[in-house]
This record gives sequence, C-alpha cells and structure tokens, in this order.
Amino acid sequence: MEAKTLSEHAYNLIREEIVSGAMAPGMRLRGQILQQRYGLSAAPIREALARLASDKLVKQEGQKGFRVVPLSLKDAKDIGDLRRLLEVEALKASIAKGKEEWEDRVITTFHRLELAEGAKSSEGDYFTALEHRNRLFHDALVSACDSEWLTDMRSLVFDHHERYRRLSRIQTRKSRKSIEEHRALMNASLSRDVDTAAALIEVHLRRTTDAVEKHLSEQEANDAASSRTIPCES
Amino acid sequence: MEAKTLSEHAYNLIREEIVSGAMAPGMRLRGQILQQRYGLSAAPIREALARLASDKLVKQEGQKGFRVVPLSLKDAKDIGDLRRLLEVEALKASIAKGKEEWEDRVITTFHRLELAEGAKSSEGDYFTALEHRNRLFHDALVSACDSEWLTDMRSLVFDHHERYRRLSRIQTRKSRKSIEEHRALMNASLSRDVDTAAALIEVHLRRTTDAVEKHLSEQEANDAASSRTIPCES
DNA sequence: TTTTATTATATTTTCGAAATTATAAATGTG
DNA sequence: CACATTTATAATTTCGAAAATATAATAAAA
Repeated sequence: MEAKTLSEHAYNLIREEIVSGAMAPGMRLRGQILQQRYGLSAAPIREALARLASDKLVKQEGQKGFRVVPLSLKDAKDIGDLRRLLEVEALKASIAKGKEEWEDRVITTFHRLELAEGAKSSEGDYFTALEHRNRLFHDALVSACDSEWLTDMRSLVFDHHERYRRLSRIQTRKSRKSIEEHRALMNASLSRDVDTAAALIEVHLRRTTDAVEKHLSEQEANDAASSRTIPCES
Repeated sequence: MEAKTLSEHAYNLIREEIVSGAMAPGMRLRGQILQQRYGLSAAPIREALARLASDKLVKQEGQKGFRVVPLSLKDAKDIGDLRRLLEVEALKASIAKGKEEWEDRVITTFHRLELAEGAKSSEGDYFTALEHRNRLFHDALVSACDSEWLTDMRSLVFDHHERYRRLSRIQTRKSRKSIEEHRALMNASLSRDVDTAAALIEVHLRRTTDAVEKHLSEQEANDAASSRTIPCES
C-alpha cells in the first residue's frame, strides 16, 4: 500500500478522489491545480493521469488535457453486466478454494457490515463507512480466488461500479434489506453451495445495478429537459 | 489510430513491440535506450510506460525502473480462462446484435484468414501475418457487441494471450486444423446459433490455451534444470 | 450584425538538467 | 579469505522552464 514513488503516490490519491466522487464526473483535471494541491511537479502528476487513463477513470482528449470520465446510463449498464460476470466467476473460484482463513475473513467482514447497516443513517459519513465495509465484505468473499487476473479486473470494475453506486445510495437509503441478502450470500458461500451463492450474488448485483440505472435514467431525463434552456459546461 | 501526442505515439510503439514479442518478456526497459530509440525525451516515454503498467504489460519495481512482464505458466492459465470467459460473452452479444455489415465483416476476415492459413509456411513473417489475420477474424466475430467495456477488456486480455500464443506457434505449426474450427465458428455465428457458436469458441480457445500451457510447462521444466547450473539474469 | 482574421492569454506537452536512489567497485577490517 | 563499509558510478525519478497547442479576446471585413 505504501507508494515507493511520487507518481505512485499521486496515482493513489487522485484515484481515491475520483472513485469516492470527491472529483466529480466530467471535471477537468488541470495540471497546475493538481500540482499545487499535492505539492508536486508536472511529471509525476501526468504519469498518474496516464495510468488512470488506462484504468478508464480519466480520459485524455488530444492535447486538451485530462478530465474525469463522465457517468452515463450506457456505461452503468455495461459496467453492471461486466461486474456480474466477473464477480460470479470469482466467487465460484473462491468458494472452491477457500480455507479456514477465508471463512474467518468472510464472517468478520460480514459482522462489521451488519453493524454499520444497523447504525442510524444520520451520522456524518455513514454512507462512506457503509460503502467501505460493503467493499471489504465482497472482497473477502472472492479473496480465495487465486487468479490474480480475475481479481484485478474485478477490482477495477468494482471501482467503476462504486462511482455509480454512490450516486443512487444517497436517494435509496437502505430501502432494500441488503443485510439479509448479504447474510444469505455468506451462508451459501460458507456451506460451499456454489450454485446458490452464484444465484444470490447475481440477484444482489442486479438489484444494485437496477437502482443505479433507474436513478440515472431519471437524472438523464431531467438533464435533457433542463439543458434545453441552460446549456452548461462543467 | 493516429497519435495526437508523443506520449500516445510512444505508447503505441512500445505496446506493439511488447505484444509482438520484439521486446522479450522480462526485459528491462531502460529509459535512455528507449529515448534514443524513439528520439524522445524522458517524459513521454515514462508516460507511455505508466500506461502500459496499468495494462499489465510492463511492471514497475519500486525505483528500479520498468521491465516487460515475464511469462509464467500460472498467468498463461489465468489469462486463458479469462479470455474464454470474456470472448464467449462478447460473441453471444455480438451474434444477438449483428447486422448485415457484421456478417460481411466476418465473411471477409474469414476468407483472408483462410488464404493465409493455406499459404506455405516457409515465408518470411508468415506467423506474424497469420496472427494478424487471426486477430482480425476474431475481432470481427465480436465486433457487434455493443458493450465498450466488454470489448476493451477482451481486447486487453487478447493482447496478453497473443504474447503467449506466439511462443507456442513457432513449435506447433498448424498441427491442428484451425481452418475448419474457424469455419465452423463462422457458420454457427452467421446462422445465429448462439449455443453452438459459444461451445465452438470455448473449445477453440481451450485448445490454443492447452498448447500454450503444454509448451510453457515443458520450457519451465527445462529452465528449472538449466538454472541449477547457470543462474542467469536477463 | 455576423463572420472571419489576428492578437493575446492560458494550458498542455515536452525537454534538458538536477536530485534522488540503486548498483558496482574499491577499500578496510575481523 | 570472507564480510561489512565506504566510495564511485550509473540509473531512475523529479523538477523548472521552454516549446507547442488550444482558448479567449480583440479587431477587421463582408
């Protein structure tokens, strides 16, 4: 986790800000501003942005600089589909290979997630904490998958999916009983019931994706209506 | 395809050299050498390498510079599995959405591949040409898949898979009747027989992967034997 | 007034060199 | 002779500024 180089450090920082939503979708990433924000020179910043471009988190447009990749309904669907495909596969592999250590990790992270979901939703960065623990639980589930390629790719798609999820979370606050979904998922996984677990995660992911898509299509409708009067350039 | 920036240009050039095998797996990528090779300064070279690092084609080791990611039996398996997963999915989507233009493209690229496979294998860069046309055919098959995410991920994994494929191609020269496999794949796809096409590509990819793995495990056995006497640092 | 050129400004991109870090060689010590 | 320490060398990484490019503002022409 420690950054051996300034480029790497910048990469981690900017990445986190993009995934968390602190840097808004579509936002321009001006070199000078980033440089003084992190107290760095042009080179490491640009290297970080170059890597983020390969991660599809930023987009470089000719010689017009970089910007955070915008959100779109189309991408929400494609990312949702891809995440389901990868996560199901990773979960199957993980269940097949998981040892005691894996079981412990699943149980622990579920417990923490349960606590967070039970807490009152008024607290400060409640959603951030929830999102974090949600990620830790899902990471734990697939952590016994021994294909680095599958896990890395899943992780990348997860990050993108999170950008979308944060959007709809603010509105649909714990409307659905995700605690029970998570528990069922854990139980099926620990009892090595691959088919049930796969079916459960499939449904679980499809639900979150549906919520995102619903929220985004409504928003796009609004945007289309308002942009007829106020053409805006972020 | 045109590079708007020197970084992008360098990225394309180095990428091609790595995927084609011109830059050997494990090889160190010294800045100065790359700079004078392409007539560029440090900045664009490093940006290119940073992007290639996110593509998993090069690895940055602390402050010891970059090197081409080495080949390994483990990665060959993982990449093979992942390619199958993605390509099957992309093919299904493509068959479902493909229009006349897609059919034309599939037929055309198959024809060119057929010609190349029929040619005598003694010619200069016969394998390079074959590899190229093989790629164009497979690209055509999945070209109607409208998920940019799925196609991009597939394309990345395809590149990695190619690195491995080139290795075994030199030995197993057209031992298997890949022309017929490709023809069957085309026919099933064009007649919109999703299940058959999926099964065929599954088998087709598994065969190439098996050949790669076989070749690599033999090589690893040899390496292990010889490295006992001559510890070598590339 | 609208459109097209021209100038000025701001940003990105690239370079060449300095600073940092690793590698190799050389020197000294147990 | 082996082993740790120091010195020298080479490489990567980072900086600060120049070059190239785009954006905005101004002026000229239709």
